[in-house]
Amino acid sequence: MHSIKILSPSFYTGKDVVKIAKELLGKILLTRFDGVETSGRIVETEAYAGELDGASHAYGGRRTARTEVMYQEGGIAYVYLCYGIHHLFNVVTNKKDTPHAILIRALEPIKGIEKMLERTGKKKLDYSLTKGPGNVAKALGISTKHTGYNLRTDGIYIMDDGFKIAKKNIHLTARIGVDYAGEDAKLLYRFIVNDNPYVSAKK
DNA sequence: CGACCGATCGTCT
DNA sequence: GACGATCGGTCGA
Repeated sequence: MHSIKILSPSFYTGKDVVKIAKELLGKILLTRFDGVETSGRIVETEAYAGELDGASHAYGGRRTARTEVMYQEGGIAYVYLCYGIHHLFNVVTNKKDTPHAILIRALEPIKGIEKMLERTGKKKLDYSLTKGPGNVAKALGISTKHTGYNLRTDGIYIMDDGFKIAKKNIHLTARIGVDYAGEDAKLLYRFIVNDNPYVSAKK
């Protein structure tokens, strides 16, 4: 038996975003809104390394109303709307004024599957429920109104239940959908759990 | 205020 | 594997 612990603030601030993205594999993302809990184990992440990363919304120190939250101290949520439809949930990391973030791209569902089916309008559980970042946010009830939420106190939590993923089962790839980033699109900043059916795309 | 574009998804082949 | 839907964020005028 292992106790379940909410990740401490130091988890998000003391290391490079790429290392944290890898460490988030196997952790549990949980939301509790109106007393209803839904959760899943993280099986796919992507690191976005701020000002120096051509794929990041904060590339070149870009600072807008939308990206402002990324410049805060790590350990909070950055949620933005993509393609006008999909709410994408990111974990802000590093110190204040270092706008690093990690996109959570896929989960293996754990708790509240019925509620997730209701939110997504799906009839039955299949691998599409929490495959891909848009689906993850929808299933957990996360939307842009949750941007800035503290990941320890506000209803969205990332937790460690002691589950470990063997190093040999972690695979690195280039990030998805960032061709606009030029050379930076080739960076191996995406982490996936090998052969997990919830992972959003091959290679 | 108008135009362009996107860290995607679901459907169809 | 390919493609169209869809609409807020962003930026230029």
